[in-house]
Amino acid sequence: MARAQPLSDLQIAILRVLWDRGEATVAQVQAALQAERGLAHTTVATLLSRLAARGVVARRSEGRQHVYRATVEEQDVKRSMVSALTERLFAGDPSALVHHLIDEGEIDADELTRLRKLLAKKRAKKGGRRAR
Amino acid sequence: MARAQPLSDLQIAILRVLWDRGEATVAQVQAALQAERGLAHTTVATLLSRLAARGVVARRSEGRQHVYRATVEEQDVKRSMVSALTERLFAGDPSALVHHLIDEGEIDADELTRLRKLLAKKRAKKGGRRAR
DNA sequence: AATGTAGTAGGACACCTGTCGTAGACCGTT
DNA sequence: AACGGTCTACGACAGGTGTCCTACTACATT
Repeated sequence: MARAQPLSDLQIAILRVLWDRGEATVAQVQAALQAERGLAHTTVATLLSRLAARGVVARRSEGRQHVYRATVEEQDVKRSMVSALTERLFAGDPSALVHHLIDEGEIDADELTRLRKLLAKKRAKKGGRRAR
Repeated sequence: MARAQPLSDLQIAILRVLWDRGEATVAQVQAALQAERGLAHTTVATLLSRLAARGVVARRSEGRQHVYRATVEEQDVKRSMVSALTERLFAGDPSALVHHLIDEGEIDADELTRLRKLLAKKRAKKGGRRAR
């Protein structure tokens, strides 16, 4: 599996389209991003090619056009990006990140309670698969 | 206050030194980063100059050398970087980020409980200052 | 005063990114 | 068969980064 090198904002936006649809042509990606970014068709094509060159996406030809598909999992990208951020800003301590969220008022008590239940449920079900 | 443009890893590392010490000369920053990155003195000087040009750090001359100081708050940088990440990867939903952390086993029940207490304490003390 | 040393300025360079424009290949229609 | 539209390939280019090197300057010491 291709390791997730740092991905830029735009690159993530493109991957998001691919993740959501499974596959997409240049035109489809361009259309999907039309709202937030008005990129020329060729721009999107270039981006996709470069991503393909890096192995982050794969493509297959269908008639005269290419159909792209992500080769990195959304989950993996999230994991690596979140941990990179945690590393840089919170000395690698995830709870410091949550602490920050709380400090900023981004997470409230209800939310936390809900998350705690979720955690309990997960634990009950799997019994902690990810032993570090 | 200078808005926090996206800062790279290295730039954060430099700011961290500045945040930790309040002020530092090029040589001090270089020494501080020596362990993780072996950068030439001039490299550090260049970085600091560019940062100063962008207004992220300020400097003052002391004899023949410059003493740098961050002009952006650590808290602000954290806030903006965390929210940028949340935006990109979690559709702007902070709790989805925490959810992710839990899923990945980065946060455990104890941690959550501790954080909840912290939240309660904060709420009791300030009564929710950051009303959106 | 002559030297050597520390420090900054500024220029260079390679690489990545975001953005296209142009050219060429392919088809489906007149 | 000639046209026009649709796509991709490529090349360009400006900005930002990470990395230094070379000059030049200002001191401190001898």
